[in-house]
Amino acid sequence: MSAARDVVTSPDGATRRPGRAEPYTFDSLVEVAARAFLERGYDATSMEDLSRAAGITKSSFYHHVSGKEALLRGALDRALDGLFGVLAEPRALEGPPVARLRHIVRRQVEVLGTELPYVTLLLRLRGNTETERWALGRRREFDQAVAALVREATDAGATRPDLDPVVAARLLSGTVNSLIEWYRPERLALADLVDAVERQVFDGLLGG
Amino acid sequence: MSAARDVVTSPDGATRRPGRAEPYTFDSLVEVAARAFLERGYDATSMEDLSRAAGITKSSFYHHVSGKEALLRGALDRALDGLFGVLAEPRALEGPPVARLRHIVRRQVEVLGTELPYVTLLLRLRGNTETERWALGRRREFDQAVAALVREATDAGATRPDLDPVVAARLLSGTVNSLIEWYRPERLALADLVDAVERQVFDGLLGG
DNA sequence: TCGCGCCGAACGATCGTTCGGTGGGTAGAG
DNA sequence: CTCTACCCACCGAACGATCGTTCGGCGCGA
Repeated sequence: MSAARDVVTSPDGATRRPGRAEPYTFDSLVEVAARAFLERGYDATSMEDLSRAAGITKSSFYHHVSGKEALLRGALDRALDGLFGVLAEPRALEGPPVARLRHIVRRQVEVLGTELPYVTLLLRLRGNTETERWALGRRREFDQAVAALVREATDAGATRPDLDPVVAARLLSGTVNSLIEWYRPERLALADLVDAVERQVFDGLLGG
Repeated sequence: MSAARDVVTSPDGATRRPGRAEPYTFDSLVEVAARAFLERGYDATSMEDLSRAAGITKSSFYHHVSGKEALLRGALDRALDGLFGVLAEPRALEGPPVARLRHIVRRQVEVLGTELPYVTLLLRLRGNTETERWALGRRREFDQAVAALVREATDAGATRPDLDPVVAARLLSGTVNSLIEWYRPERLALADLVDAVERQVFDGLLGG
């Protein structure tokens, strides 16, 4: 549908224009798959659907991809890389807890917006296969890192005292993650969304 | 697993004790199904899984239920009845907008807690079948009613002026709905959850 | 001539659903 | 009370459809 590179550099270093059409890289097929999974759900999307969306037959599709679960794994990798990349940023590691939390929330919203189909896939997992359980484990790591930061801010007296840090962290993550249910980049600029989420999460509907 | 009534009144009015075991009513099987859908997802749950969870064979299961989609429909009905029941309550219809919104949020959290499997099913729909699209339509009605109330509160000057009512309503619904991803009644009393959600939604992490 | 991208056809497995039959409890007639 | 006809919850087996996946071959560019 998009993102068609004109030229691809082969492993041997030479540039080429293979066959008749643009080459199907693994990543480009993961993109197609994630977009289809986003609409219909992983289980309800057949390999026939995916290959048709990619513009080739089902058997041709298998020439590029080892199987359905590999596509899922590829998409989940991309989502998790984005999220954990945020945790590794300097502003997420230095400064007072609330400032670090602010930065993580803002950047997490940005990742959700830019990697929407991939993160959506991650957040809808049910843990039915080994791959799904692995991704759920990594996602839990991320949530616990945020929860630890909320607790740190609470201990420092930076948040209101009548909030349980654990519940507060769950609600925080839930608010941010719920963006995938309705946010579409063409309807609202990502920068505006980031500001809106920060305001509402930290100061509430009524304002501070 | 539970909810086994001792006696069933037949359509003819007489009370009886059928067969050998407790009777399988449609509603009790919907409960079993919703619980299984909650764990594995609708598509990933087979009729074999459901009948085994109910303690009878697949063909016996079909003696009580017309099909898989009927189970989904039954569960979605229950979720939607609970949600729209909240909108019809007197305190949701009378008083200043913010007070009505407060009441709806509190009661919506309660419905999510008591009807957890059913509401979860509703919130995970992708719209693949006619039944799913119907339920998504009704769910949109509910969300729009809440959004209209947020706009009303904004127009009355009750919320902070720098919030877009549409985005604020989405984030509000997202926060409440995200409860299904982690809330388990045995871990946290529902009354405590209701208070925590109200505080955090209206006054934010930092407090008002 | 070789290889790679692509394709049609078919594989076994599993899906939701249907069908014919069985066994035990109930109701009604004698 | 006894006999009998019936009903209904239940079951095993199989249906067609669709799933993810595999295989052998074809055609074009290098």
